[in-house]
Amino acid sequence: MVLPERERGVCCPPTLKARPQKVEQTSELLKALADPTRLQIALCLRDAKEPVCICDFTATFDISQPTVSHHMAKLREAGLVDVTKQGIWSFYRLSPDLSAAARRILDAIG
Amino acid sequence: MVLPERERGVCCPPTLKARPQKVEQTSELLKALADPTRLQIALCLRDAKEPVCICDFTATFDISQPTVSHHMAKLREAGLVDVTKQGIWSFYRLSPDLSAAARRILDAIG
DNA sequence: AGAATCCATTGACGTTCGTCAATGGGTCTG
DNA sequence: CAGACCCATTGACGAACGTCAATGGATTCT
Repeated sequence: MVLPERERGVCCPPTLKARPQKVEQTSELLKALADPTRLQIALCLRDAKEPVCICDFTATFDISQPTVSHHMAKLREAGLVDVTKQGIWSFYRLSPDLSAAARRILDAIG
Repeated sequence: MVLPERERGVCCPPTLKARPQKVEQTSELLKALADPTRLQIALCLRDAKEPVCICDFTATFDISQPTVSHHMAKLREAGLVDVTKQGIWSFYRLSPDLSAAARRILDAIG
C-alpha cells in the first residue's frame, strides 16, 4: 500500500463535500434506522404493498406496546413514515414524499 | 388511499425477511455512520484516492483530538475502516474487505 | 539527550437512548 | 352504558453516547 508523504506540523484538512445541513439531515435519518427494531419496521414498510397496522408490529416483536409506539414516533419525527387512522387502528406506510436520498439509502439495505 | 380491512382481535404479524443476525449487523453499521462527524469522515475516506492521515481530520473538525480518536475507534470497531501506522502518523482508509452490503449503503449516501 | 509532534487511552460528565409500567383517550361491540 | 380493544403519552431507570482534560507511549527532529 502506498502512503502519502507527509511533513511534520503540516496537515491537509480535506475539503468537506457535503453541506453541513445535509450531513446533519442524513445523520438523523441514519440514527432513525440504526435500531434493530426500527430497521425491521422500516424494511417491512418499504416492502409492503399496503399500509401496515401497528398492532401487527406489536404482535411481532418481543417488546411492549408502548415501546413499539415510541419507535414509530421516532420514525415519524424522522419523516420516514406516515400514519393514517381508521377506527381503532393506525396504519403506517413509508412517507410518500420521501427524499430521493432517503429512498436510495433505504433501498441499499437488505 | 386504500387501507386493509381488519378484524378486531386479529393481528397479522408480518414475516421478517432479514435474518436477525443480519439485522443486528446492519444496525451496527448504521449506528457507526449515524454521527455527523463520523459520517463526514466515512464519506471522506470513501472518496479519497489515498489513505488519509488522522491529523487532517483533527485539523478539520471543531472537536478535540481525543474525540477524533474516539470516533476513529468506533469506525474501526464497526469494521468500516482500517489503520496503517507510519512513523508518527496513522493513515486511515475504507476497509478493503468491506462487505457488499456496507459498500452499497455507503455509496447510497451523499 | 531533550523537545516536539502525533495519536490512543483513561476517567469524568451531561445527554440521549431503549425499555417498561402505568395511565388515558378514542373507537367499536354487546 | 359498560366493557373490550387499540394506541399514544408520561415518568422512570439503566445503558450507551459524545465530549473534553489529562496522561502516556511512540517517533522524529535538533
